[in-house]
Amino acid sequence: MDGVVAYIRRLIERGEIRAGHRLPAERELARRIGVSRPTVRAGLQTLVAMQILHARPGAGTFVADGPPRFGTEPLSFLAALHGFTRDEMFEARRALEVSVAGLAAERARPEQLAGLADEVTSMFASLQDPQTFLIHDIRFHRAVGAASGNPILASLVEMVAAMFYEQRRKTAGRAHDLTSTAAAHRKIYQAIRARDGARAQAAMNEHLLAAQQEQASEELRLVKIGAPPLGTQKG
Amino acid sequence: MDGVVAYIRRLIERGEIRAGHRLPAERELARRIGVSRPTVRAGLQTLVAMQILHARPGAGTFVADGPPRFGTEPLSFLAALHGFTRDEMFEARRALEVSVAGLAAERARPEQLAGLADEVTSMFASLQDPQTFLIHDIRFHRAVGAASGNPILASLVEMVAAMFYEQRRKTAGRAHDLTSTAAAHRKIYQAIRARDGARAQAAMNEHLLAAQQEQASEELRLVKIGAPPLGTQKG
DNA sequence: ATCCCGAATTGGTCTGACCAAGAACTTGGA
DNA sequence: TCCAAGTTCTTGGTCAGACCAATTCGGGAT
Repeated sequence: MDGVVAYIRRLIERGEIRAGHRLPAERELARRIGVSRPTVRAGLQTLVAMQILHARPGAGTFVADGPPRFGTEPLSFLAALHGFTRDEMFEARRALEVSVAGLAAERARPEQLAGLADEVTSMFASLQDPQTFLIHDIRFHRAVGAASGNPILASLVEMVAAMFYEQRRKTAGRAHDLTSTAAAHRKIYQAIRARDGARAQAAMNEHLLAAQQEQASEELRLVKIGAPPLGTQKG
Repeated sequence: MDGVVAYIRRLIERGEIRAGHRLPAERELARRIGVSRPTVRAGLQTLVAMQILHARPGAGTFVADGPPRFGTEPLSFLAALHGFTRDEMFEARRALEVSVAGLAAERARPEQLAGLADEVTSMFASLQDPQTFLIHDIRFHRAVGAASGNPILASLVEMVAAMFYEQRRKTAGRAHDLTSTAAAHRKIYQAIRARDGARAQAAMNEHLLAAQQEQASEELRLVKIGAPPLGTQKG
């Protein structure tokens, strides 16, 4: 089965298969590699789990295209397993995204700036809808990651953001003060647009600290009215 | 198949299965969930690919124990796919590990400090053996990640370090100046031991910058003598 | 009590088959 | 001639049953 993964990897490394391309059918791969189809499927499955490949029934199996991104599930599974704390999540985000914001300020291309602006606008437009707001919130952070110009960092941000989103989606109730959150994002955007790395870093740091504190008080309030916090405490 | 993943996830989230535990046999799971064994295997395979589970033939399938860690392959696969640059790798490491070093300085426990010291010692002891040196180099950085006390950051460092190791292992020839590299690590260790977060960050930053520059010149030399650089250039 | 061997359990692989979703080709009508 | 609808083929997803190799564990011999 490892042979299957190695075979696919060779195809990719040799450039015979590039991003977006379709790879041979499972039956064909089985014939070429000299193993059975279940074994081929096992190998492909691990690659699909990593989101290196994605399979479409009836169409074929394709190499992931677009910006590089990992599977988002691994982190959220680890979160379920080890019970990542809310504070740990924010700390990780700060460690990562503050630097990323600085890089984004240096390198963001015009269309990426426009994308950031769009997300900020959408946030202001969905102040009354916490779920929609959350989606644009996450997308803004992913966009900052992409604007950093570093695909590795973009992938890491993507990963952490996805985990965060999954955790948050359950508890994002009628949050208050979405206005100030939106304003914080605009501040980050403006700093990036102004090519001011230091200010972008500071704004990102402040935003994440504020969000952390806000969620802490929100959780406290939920506890007061009897609702148990959802899976963010240490096991 | 997604149902299988969801089922396992519920087991974990409910605490019925904890880290290190063995989960029911595939045939038993198939019976409980109401699908066939191949389907169960497909689900487990995705979890194994994420290194959430690991299977031992004849023994059973177990939930990963020890410190949380992701699959290391995804990143290296992405590296093969998108051709991450050496500079991008170092930039990502700087963004991540500088902050991590600062946290480690604040929180490293005594046994973690001892572990760091051991790795530094091993590095000095293997100045004549680049491959062994590299192993301890990576282990030092992973140890710093663990010492940060944040499992998420530790996992991210683990991931990036693994990718870096895989890339480096192929080209780590008769590197020069391993002495100064070892010294740089000792400097980081000493700063962490002294609980000086700012100094730890600075030392880590300097080390990564120096290593980046050294590898750049090393690659240049390899090109001069006719050896092509190995898979670190943009595709 | 200790050691060794065999039976039972378990993950890994194989064969062969069927189903549903796309894709591609054919065919009919305009 | 051109387009649209329907059929056929390909492809991934699932299922069934079987065998193998590694591991575990219990029973029997020493």
